[in-house]
Amino acid sequence: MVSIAVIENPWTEPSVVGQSEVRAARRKHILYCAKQVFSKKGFHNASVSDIVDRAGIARGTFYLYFTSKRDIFDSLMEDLLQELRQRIKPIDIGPDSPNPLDQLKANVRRVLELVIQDPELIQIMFHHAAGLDQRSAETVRTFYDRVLDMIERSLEHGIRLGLVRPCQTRIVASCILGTIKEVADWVTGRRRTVPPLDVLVEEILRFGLRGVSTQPQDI
Amino acid sequence: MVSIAVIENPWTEPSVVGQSEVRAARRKHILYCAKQVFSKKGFHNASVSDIVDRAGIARGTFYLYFTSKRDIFDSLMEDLLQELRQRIKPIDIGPDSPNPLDQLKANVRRVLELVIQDPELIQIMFHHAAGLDQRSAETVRTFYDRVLDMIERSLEHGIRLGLVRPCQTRIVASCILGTIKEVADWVTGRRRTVPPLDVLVEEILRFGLRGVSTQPQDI
Amino acid sequence: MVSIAVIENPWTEPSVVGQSEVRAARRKHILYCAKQVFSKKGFHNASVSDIVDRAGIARGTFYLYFTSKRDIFDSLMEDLLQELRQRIKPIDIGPDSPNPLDQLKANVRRVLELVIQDPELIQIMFHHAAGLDQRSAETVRTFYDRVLDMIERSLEHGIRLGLVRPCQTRIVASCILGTIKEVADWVTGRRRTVPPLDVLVEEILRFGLRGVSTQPQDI
Amino acid sequence: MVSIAVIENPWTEPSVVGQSEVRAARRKHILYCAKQVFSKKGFHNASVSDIVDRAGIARGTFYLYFTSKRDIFDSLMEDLLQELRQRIKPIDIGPDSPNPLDQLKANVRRVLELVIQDPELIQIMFHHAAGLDQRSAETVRTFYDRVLDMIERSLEHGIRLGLVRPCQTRIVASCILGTIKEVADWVTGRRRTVPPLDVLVEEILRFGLRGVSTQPQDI
DNA sequence: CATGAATGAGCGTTCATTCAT
DNA sequence: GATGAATGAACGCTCATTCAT
Repeated sequence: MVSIAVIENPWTEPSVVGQSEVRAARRKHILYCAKQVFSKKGFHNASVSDIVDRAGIARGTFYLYFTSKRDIFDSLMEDLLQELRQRIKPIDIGPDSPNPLDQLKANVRRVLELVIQDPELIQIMFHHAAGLDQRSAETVRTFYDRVLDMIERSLEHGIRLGLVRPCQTRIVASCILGTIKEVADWVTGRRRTVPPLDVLVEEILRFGLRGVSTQPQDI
Repeated sequence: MVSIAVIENPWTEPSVVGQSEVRAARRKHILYCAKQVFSKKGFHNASVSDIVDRAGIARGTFYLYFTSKRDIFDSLMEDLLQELRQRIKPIDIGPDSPNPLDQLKANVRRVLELVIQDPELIQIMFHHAAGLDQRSAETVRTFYDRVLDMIERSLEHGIRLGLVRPCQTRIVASCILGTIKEVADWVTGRRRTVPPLDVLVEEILRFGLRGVSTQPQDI
Repeated sequence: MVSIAVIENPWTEPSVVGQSEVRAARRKHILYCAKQVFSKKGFHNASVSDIVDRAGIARGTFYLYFTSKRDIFDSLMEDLLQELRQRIKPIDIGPDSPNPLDQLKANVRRVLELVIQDPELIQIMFHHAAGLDQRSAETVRTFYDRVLDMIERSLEHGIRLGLVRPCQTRIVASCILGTIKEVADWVTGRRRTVPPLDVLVEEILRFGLRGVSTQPQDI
Repeated sequence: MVSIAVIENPWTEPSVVGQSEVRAARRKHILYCAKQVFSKKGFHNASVSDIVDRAGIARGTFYLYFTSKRDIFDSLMEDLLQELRQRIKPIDIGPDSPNPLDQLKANVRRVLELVIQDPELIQIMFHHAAGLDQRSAETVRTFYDRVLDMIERSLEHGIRLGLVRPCQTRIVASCILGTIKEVADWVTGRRRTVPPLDVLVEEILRFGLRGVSTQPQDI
């Protein structure tokens, strides 16, 4: 945003701000605009014109920052996946670690925070990235597969500890992932006012934990 | 007019019927091929050429059966939604009705049967229809909203009967819908061998029912 | 129209009417329908479907009577030109011939009678045939050139007799042809009620004759 | 935003103006080429490829200057009608005005000058515009109707002054319009050498004036 | 670096014509 | 002869990308 301020005020500290910072700022600005365009129209119905018009740049300038329309889409997705990966931390089960349930809750909360904060990106991932082409679908699928792996390993660990009822862990992992995805989609896609974050997290966790716990009545 | 009179003569009807049967069969064949093409490439990356090449017909022939590329896509989606609507029956709670749980199970089973039977169509709905354009997205969303309404009403009823724990019914309904969608996507999207239908139904139901039940340990 | 009756009543005198008569009648019927279609839409905007739909025949049947869409258009035009040629008789100036002015008047009258009787064909010739392609344009042009030749020869004859003022005969011949064409176009193209045939003939002749006569005040 | 500010800066205006001049020139060039193509082939037989090939530009470039094939045709026609309207000035009959006959002559001369100068455009109007579709036909007809109105009013005025013989003014106006149109068509359509402009104007006027004058022998 | 006019491959669609029944 | 489903060449138009300025 500093960069955007710079762009809007060319006379502000021109010597202080380096070239590459201006460049990075402009790149961010284009990404920001592209996100809105892709979110609204999808990849195919969005044109490079839509993006450059919204960004207030020339068509050629676009290609100084991104090699193709596909490139900017991939950048957007990669940023999102990166952010999601950071927010989903493996449950640490060492003796000195925080309560695993609290860690789980924090994961769900961090994910939903991003969902609420950047709904356009979530919409793009849910509705456009999977259907773009086989490579994009593969990228998304790989991400989900890693999440599924994490969930599955947690389930297996819980089963070993007697905290989770025995089950087909891959299927149940899918169920758990599905609850979060669907709520995320519901939150970002409808125009109605959504419940507070706390409530969302609470309901999702209660539903999922009871679904897998050996002691569901305690939750 | 001589010819028309002959055509209107009843003794030509068998051949006319034969014609329309051929027509219907060819239409189905084109739909079948289009389903595979759309499933693999998505709407935008699939060309009419792809469809007619696969169907072994001329480009012009396509337009004898469908008014546009969009038309055949919509036909495919409408057929799927129609089929899904038929397979999802509202839970009947009259005194002489079958066990509600059995009805619920039958619904889930019928849906998953279709998922297994026609994975391409499911892929199209999940990955391509939602992102096609606003009209298509609206159609899909409306369908899900109706399903969500059904689930929510069932939850509310269960709460009144003391069978379902009090909860934010819309959120929990989303969770339930999400479990089924995610499992459906998982089943259709991976190349690995999927568990038998019974196991899928069993696991989904157990997870979801425990998630909402006041007596989860009994499930 | 006989043909239409025959077509609509196949049981009427089937043995009396020969095959070729039925064929000729059907051909005429198709020509009749095509005339209306071409007149309204022009050659390019009219489709073979438009013609066969209006004629109540199958698409393939059309090609049993005409080799192409272009063929039926040419037939229509040839019929019109034939008819026009018959109605435009060279002025006979033999000693026993009728008054040349009466012959001239009869020519104009016969042409305008056709114009009023078959306005669609006139519209096609004026607005569509000339612009169809170079061959069609050439056909029309050749027809007009012959008419111009006739007028020019009449003018030259009149000059020799001292009845027509000396002039550039080709240009004046164009002027005379132009008066008739424009009135014909005006008559067929507007939806207002047109003056009676007699008045049209009278005004055209008076205008043209005064334009060329050495004794214009007598006309 | 820097760039936009620069663009809005006055010192860049010269180059911007230069751009638009290049643009206008190229637009004119495409119009010029399209005129030749349409004149030779007509609207339907002319393809956008024909135009861009002749203009030496890429297919896409065409659409930077015109929204459609129809658009460029309409532009051509509108330019012609505009030019014709400017060349046909209403006869001014005020006390200090030039001789009405001279004004009339000047009108005919200006029109024929355009005819000789831009024969392709005239051919397009005569042979292609009228038959293109109902909208185009209406545009042309409206133009002619206005011309007919002008002629008719002049005739009525002449009758009141005793200079023009009483007549059916609409019919006679058509005759007059017809003389000019036919001569124009004859001049542009034949490959023979045409008479000098003066002769054309002279003959048309003499023919028409004698046709309507109360004193034809004086002309 | 920024610009935006120019490019041209590629697509959806139409419709005159054919031919098996 | 009559039918009409099938054909496929041809066309108008779009838009991601390039490159001279």
